[in-house]
Amino acid sequence: MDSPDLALAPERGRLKMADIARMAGVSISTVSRALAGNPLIPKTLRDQIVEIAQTHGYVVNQSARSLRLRKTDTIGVIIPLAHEAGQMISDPFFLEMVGRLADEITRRDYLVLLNKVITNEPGWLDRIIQSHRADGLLIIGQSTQHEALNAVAASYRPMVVWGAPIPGHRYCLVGSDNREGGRLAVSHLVARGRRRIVFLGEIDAPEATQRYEGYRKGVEEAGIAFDPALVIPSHYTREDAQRAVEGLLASGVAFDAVFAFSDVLALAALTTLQRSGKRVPSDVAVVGFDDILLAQHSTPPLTTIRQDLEAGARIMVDLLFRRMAGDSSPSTISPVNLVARESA
Amino acid sequence: MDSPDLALAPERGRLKMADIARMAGVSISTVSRALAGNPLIPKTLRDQIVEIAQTHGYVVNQSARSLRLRKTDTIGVIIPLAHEAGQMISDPFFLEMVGRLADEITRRDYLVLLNKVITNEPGWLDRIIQSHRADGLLIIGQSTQHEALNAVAASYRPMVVWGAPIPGHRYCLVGSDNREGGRLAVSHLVARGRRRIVFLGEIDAPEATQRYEGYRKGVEEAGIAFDPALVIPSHYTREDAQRAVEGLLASGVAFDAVFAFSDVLALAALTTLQRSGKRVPSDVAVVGFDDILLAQHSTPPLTTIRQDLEAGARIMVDLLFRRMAGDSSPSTISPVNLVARESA
DNA sequence: CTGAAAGCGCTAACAC
DNA sequence: GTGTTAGCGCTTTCAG
Repeated sequence: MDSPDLALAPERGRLKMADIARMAGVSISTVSRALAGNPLIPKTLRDQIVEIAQTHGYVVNQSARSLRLRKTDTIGVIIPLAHEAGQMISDPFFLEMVGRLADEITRRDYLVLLNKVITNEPGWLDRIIQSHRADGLLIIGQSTQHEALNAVAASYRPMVVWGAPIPGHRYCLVGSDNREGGRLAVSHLVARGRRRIVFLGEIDAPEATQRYEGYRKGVEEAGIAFDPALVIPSHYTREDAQRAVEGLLASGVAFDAVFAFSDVLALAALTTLQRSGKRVPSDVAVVGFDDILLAQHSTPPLTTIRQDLEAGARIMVDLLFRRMAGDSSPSTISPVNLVARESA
Repeated sequence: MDSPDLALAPERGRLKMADIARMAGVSISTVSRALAGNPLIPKTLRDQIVEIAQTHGYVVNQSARSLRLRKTDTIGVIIPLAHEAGQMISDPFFLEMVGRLADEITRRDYLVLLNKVITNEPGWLDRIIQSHRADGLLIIGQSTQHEALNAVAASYRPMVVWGAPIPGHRYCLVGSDNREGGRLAVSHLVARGRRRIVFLGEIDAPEATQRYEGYRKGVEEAGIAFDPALVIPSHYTREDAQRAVEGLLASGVAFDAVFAFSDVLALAALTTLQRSGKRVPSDVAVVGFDDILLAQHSTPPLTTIRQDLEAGARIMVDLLFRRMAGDSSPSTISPVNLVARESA
């Protein structure tokens, strides 16, 4: 069973370091060091061992390595969903964000562990952290989980959250200036002569709240009386926004513009309005938020508040790696800008 | 150091099973069994132990568990890129596919390990397999890696590839009927009176080749003489397609329709044509492939060959889990259909 | 420079 | 029912 010499690989696929050691006629430690490029091992021997490993298709078992080293070379990307488990599929925003993050992470030779989480179950974050599957965590959107994040932030450092700053947040936060975005949108609409501006969206998550606050501020700055009838709640899906806009139209409330929480909602509003005979922008102007890829392709193209996701993703990953290295890192809010297209 | 009673958790975050065992006054194995829901342990004790673990935020260390169990509860989703590492960001097709797969996988309580791979380096697939980070592999697109996949398929079972069937493929393959898709597109264009139909795209990956073959077949069926000047190579990016179409326009070759390898390329062609004064579809009709979300939002909306990605993803994950369970599983080619919108 | 040995945290025979 | 024990495959002191 233990033929000492150059035994052939056993059944392909379950090689371990000991096998390579035997083939090379050295000890396991030497193989480990050689494969790690440790200069203690003379270059010739090192190359020899690497060569043997390669020709036999041997690769270090990562579970064992992770257990020993307490590190996984993996970053967890977490998408917290409050209820609707189906959102991810349909939500281009998440997808674009994930793509960007994945690129940044793989550029650093880390892997991406994608994790769609239902936040209803308390302890979800602890469970992820304690499972030790990832060396760091990127949370896309606070959702309603500010408290949970804060609770964990004190003792768990390598975590960066995409979202909006809430007073007293103790976790590292990266995001856009949502409030200013909301204000910008309204001010643009006002400059176009609109007075009856709808806010379309949920007001639960911090990002939403702040966009709404910006909306309120913009309305106020314009000297327009705030009308609560113009605040139309809608979940984050296309379908819900459509329902909401249909309800609005049916209600008979007069309006000449819509500022939506996101492009997804804005695009849903756009088509719903058009389908019921309204012209955009002449009857109703529409402004979105995010500037997803779709925004420039709608008819008419969507005027929107642009978040630079590429930069955002880069910053998130940057800060995360700094935290993983033990540094502290500042929360960062990036400016947004209005992209004027034809819908408003 | 070893206070036997209910010692408080040590520094939060590095609890192990032994700690819980001590707190519960039982042995490690009992904790392990209790946490696994093993009915050998009486329900009362089991609940007690689970309770203790929960209040202390203890969760089983997955590296250790994986090492012992030789399973990771993780599926690797691999995006092979031949050269252009930037493709992923911009490519809505990958993103939609990843989203769909992630939903299917998380529904089964597995995690998703995202892996963008540069296929130039030989041995990339072995390296992924041997690292034992995932219990199964989903490869999105064969790219030019048919040989590599075949080489591995004999000894590594839990792998499903999205792509197009190549004679002699020994790996489990899921995909669409690319050839019929190409034929359908051309036949639609011919029915609309087009005779000078461009094929826009690369012809390296099997999917591309087969769409091209369908194109050739459609042209032939229509009794149109094949004109090689109408085959316009383009990489998989928007930018490259734009360049290619500009080149085509500059060349003076006459054409009245474009069938593009993908919607991304078709949309790039659309805007490039419009920008240079051509009207779509009256001057040039355009047909794409995939039916990504963007397709229905362009101006005019894009006529395209629809692949049902949701179904495709479900099938892939289904087959993969069957293979992981030791069953064999058949390759599956799904039908495509033409979605007639306004661009052709 | 190289090897022996300890142990990362867990699960599952195998005793009792 | 429960505990003892032997690894899973690796890295890294610590000796030589």
